Amino acid sequence: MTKTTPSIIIADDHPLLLKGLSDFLIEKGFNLLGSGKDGREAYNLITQIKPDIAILDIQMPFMSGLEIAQKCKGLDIDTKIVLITLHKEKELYQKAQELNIFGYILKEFALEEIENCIKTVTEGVPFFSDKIKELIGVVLIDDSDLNTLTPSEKKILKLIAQDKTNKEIASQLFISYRTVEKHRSNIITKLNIEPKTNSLLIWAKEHHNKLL
Amino acid sequence: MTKTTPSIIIADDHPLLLKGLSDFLIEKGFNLLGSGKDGREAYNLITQIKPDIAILDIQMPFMSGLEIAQKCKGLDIDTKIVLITLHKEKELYQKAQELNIFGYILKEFALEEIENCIKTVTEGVPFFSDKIKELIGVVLIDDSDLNTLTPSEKKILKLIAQDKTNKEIASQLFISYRTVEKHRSNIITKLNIEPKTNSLLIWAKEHHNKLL
DNA sequence: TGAAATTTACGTGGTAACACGTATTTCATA
DNA sequence: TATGAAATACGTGTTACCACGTAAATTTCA
Repeated sequence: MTKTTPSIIIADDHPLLLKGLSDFLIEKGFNLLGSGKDGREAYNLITQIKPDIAILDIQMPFMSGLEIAQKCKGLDIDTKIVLITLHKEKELYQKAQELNIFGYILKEFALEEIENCIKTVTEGVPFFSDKIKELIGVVLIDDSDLNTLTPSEKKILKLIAQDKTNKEIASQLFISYRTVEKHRSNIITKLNIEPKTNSLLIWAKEHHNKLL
Repeated sequence: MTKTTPSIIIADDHPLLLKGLSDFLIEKGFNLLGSGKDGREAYNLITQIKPDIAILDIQMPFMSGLEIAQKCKGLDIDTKIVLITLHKEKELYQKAQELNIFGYILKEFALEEIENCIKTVTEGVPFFSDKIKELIGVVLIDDSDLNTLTPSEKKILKLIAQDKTNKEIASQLFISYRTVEKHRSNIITKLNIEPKTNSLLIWAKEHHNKLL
């Protein structure tokens, strides 16, 4: 069932990277059928060629790797999608799981891992870089504090991250601004934030991505 | 004086990119003498081989492309340094000018321009991507407010973005915290920031990249 | 239903940030 | 050397944020 040389297409908007990846795959004897320089080209290649594997950059003009994965999910295409990215974002990892994406590799480690990834994915087994898993692990521990927060506290923390003042939050949630202050105080205690005036705002800004 | 095939070394911490660039230069018949995967390797290559041109990524482990340029400026090496980067930052452009850097290319356009750049630089003429110049122009308009700030005001703005309080800034700069408050107030006026309590901190955080 | 957690709210007091004004010193430069 | 810009510093008052405590209403769930 599994071919020894799976058909592959690739796409990346950085020509240098595209060339590097392309050359590498050809040297390694993979069956590279095409390459695109943006999301639209990538999508067309996938629908026309229907390759076994599509290796896509996440950030591309016209269509992101994630959007392509989303569109393909609706169609009856069983191309396995592998994403390459510069960014080590936890959110992307989670989204990737939902969109039946088969792999997720950091560009920094691509050369070492891409070959391994393709082999694994060809056998139908998802591949996620260990380096990414490490990062996820680290982040998860970091989130333990966050999960001690109650729903209301989280809601308020989000609003703080959106530059709202206590009074604005209060009127938005139809509660007293004193209540908001109390929540704030509790949040600070739970998160072990240093007791400086704007430390909570700073914290919220820095961890803004985890609050979505 | 100018060789027809200038000696070149390259360095980038992304193996895929390094491969792409390396393959490209070899295919085009350039005299590629070596490549490194971080700042330290790049620096050693430059001091040992003393190539005509060094093409360096800006962000690398151990030493950035800019730091390498800085070090080389002190030595009697006339290697011409060309930086490649993902980021379109105006400040880098300005710094590049100071450090007698000969070229500055965006990775997105590298393939189209790298050849042209090498030829130009070989003749001793600096090369900066037109695309970058366009961006600089755009950014400049955006920075007009920022440039109305005095040096001291900029310095303080940077420290604000680093979560410093007025008192911390004061003791760090050996001035009264009242002076810092005054600067703060002036900055807010100049930048037309809305008069809310933490608006300056928020502004500084959001424009943090332009303050480097 | 009853205990525990959560949400709601206030009192009191302290610090930081900001507005607006005034005033001195420093420094480049015309 | 004179003029203006910049940096320095203070006075005074307001608002926002934070700590710490108390306490009632509400929700959750065993």
